[in-house]
Amino acid sequence: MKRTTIQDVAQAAGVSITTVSRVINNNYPVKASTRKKVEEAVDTLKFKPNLLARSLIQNSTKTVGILTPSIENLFFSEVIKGVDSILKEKGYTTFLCHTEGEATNEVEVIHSLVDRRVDGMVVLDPRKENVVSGYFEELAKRVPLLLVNGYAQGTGCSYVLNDGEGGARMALKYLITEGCKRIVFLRGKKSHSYDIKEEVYLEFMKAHGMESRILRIKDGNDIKTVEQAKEAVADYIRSGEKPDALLACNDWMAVGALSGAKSEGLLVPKDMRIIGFDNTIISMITEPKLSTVDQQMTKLGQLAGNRIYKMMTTKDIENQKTYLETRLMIRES
Amino acid sequence: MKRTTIQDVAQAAGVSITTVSRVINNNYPVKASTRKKVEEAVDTLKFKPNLLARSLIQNSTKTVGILTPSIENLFFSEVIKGVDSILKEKGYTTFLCHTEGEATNEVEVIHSLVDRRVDGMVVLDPRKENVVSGYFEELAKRVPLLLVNGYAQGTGCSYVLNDGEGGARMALKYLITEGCKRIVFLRGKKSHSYDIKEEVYLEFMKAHGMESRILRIKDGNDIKTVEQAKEAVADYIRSGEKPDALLACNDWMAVGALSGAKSEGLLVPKDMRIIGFDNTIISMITEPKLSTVDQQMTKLGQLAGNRIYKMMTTKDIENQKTYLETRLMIRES
DNA sequence: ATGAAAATAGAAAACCTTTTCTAAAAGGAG
DNA sequence: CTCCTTTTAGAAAAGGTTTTCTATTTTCAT
Repeated sequence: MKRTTIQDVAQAAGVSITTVSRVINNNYPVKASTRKKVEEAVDTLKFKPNLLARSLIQNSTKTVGILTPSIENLFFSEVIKGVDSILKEKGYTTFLCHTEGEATNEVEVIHSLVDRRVDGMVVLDPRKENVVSGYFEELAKRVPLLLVNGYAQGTGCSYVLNDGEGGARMALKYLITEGCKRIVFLRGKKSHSYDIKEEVYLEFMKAHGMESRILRIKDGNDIKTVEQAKEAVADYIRSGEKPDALLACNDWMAVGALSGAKSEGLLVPKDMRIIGFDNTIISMITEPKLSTVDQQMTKLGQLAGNRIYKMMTTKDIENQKTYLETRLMIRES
Repeated sequence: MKRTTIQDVAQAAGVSITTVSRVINNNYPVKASTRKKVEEAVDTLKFKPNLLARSLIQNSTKTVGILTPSIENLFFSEVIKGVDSILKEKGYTTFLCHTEGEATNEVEVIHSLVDRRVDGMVVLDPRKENVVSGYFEELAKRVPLLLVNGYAQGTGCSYVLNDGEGGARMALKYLITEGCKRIVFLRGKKSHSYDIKEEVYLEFMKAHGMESRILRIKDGNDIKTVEQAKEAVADYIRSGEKPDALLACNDWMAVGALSGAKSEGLLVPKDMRIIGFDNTIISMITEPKLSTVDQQMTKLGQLAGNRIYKMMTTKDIENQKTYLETRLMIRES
């Protein structure tokens, strides 16, 4: 059971394969009568050109690889949809690959994509190891590569980034104007975005003459995060502390914090205010609904899509760094 | 800036390209000394074979396409991770594509994958239109294709399915033994799985001489679902009804139902019990935690991965249908 | 040392397209 | 009707591998 090739079509239409190719790609004048013959043959034989062969000779696959540490994270899925919508519009097919957050998986997947000759790659939340080792910087010389968030900032690569710094500052400023005095910061272990926010937090608290207190939990983006955040916050309150506000590095943590505060008898937002980060759906299904910093994931994705497109089409690999502003969403917490 | 080819390696090592190919693929005896020369050349030139060329001649890309209606649905992401882990283990690369739940996108994406000569495809929750039109059945004759859940049952294709029927029956039986008398069924508009569960529900209620009541909301897998479910349930209670139990078709709906019951002053589980479907993380972050029917998504995915692998390797396209049992998870609702 | 068998290497075909270059046909002006 | 220009079509090369088939070298028994 062999597939039908351009050869078969040429034979059926009684023309050369060159002519068939021209009809298919519509890139060269062909007499109307012959064009018709060819089109009929294509139809009856249901011919679909082999994109492998085409890509081989054109040296372009019209595909883009998108890497994400996790597909079950609502933050990433929004970004991905943004990238995807732009690239689809431009005639590219995207392939989504997930790395489970492992640096080794990341390079493995990238190799696989490079071997398959994708025209470009977008890496969400690149792993620190691969940034500091210079891996990305080296890679970016050979293939259009765009980093999004994460440790992107450290490299010589092009990247698109949320302004987490501004977001954190906004949230803290808001809490102050609401009269909060004892603001706790809740973060995961290792992520560039956490580091940045912590920096802002420390600086801010110092500037306002307030004592800073950081709670640190293991990384993750699921129920474990929620549980650990709950535990950490409950422990903290149980130890006799009386926080009146908490800034969490993402919405999952904020959910856990909410739960922990409740379990210790604190009312949110009356006794304690909570602000999360990301503005994922999660922040809308709790009670009270969570206030959070909107990171405009869709827009971030679209930005990334347009940027990688430009990099692929105009062989302009010039590093370009773009920031996307964040917005504070005040809900009920 | 040309890429290095097998030709370059052959030249550098002073051997033929045939020999280089043999060293790379390790599929033919090569003298130890020549092998070493070649390996050195490969290393210094950082040669990576062009998989397009290889695939073209071997007529196999070692890739599998996975289609999903949505990447932001925790149900699907679990299944996908299951498929992925199995196929990666077998040496395949998977490409994830999402269709936004549109039947037209589904065929478009499939065409793109077929043109790129994937070795197989796994379609999660196939669209009804493409099932009834016979599209999948036709497609399955030309390429290994496995359907998962959704309207799979209607086709002559191979599929893997959750036993939603059994799950619904289990949940209802449990509610009865708990003494519930007025059980409401909450579903979305169009999904085969909803239809099946409804059937079980109606039959079950009739068999127990109880009155059945179905609440129907718009489809979706996000905050909208939650809001609409909340609205629907609140309206229902406000209309004077006094349900003492509710079975929801997924966890999102259950979350909404919980919220709706609360807003009308009903206590869960004291006044009203709620059971959801899927056992996604969502069911664990509400208060009280949601009881739900575990659909074993990871296992379902692994099953699918193994199945498509077998279809690809042993050209056995024989239709095979597999069901995966569900389990009732009793938590706090 | 000889011959046959086994081990190793290479030349060329094949995979399916696109593209370049050349050739043939058609059209138009004198 | 001839010659030149324009339009249309085809032959062959190219893209980077794998694989088949043939040729050479090595090994070993005699």
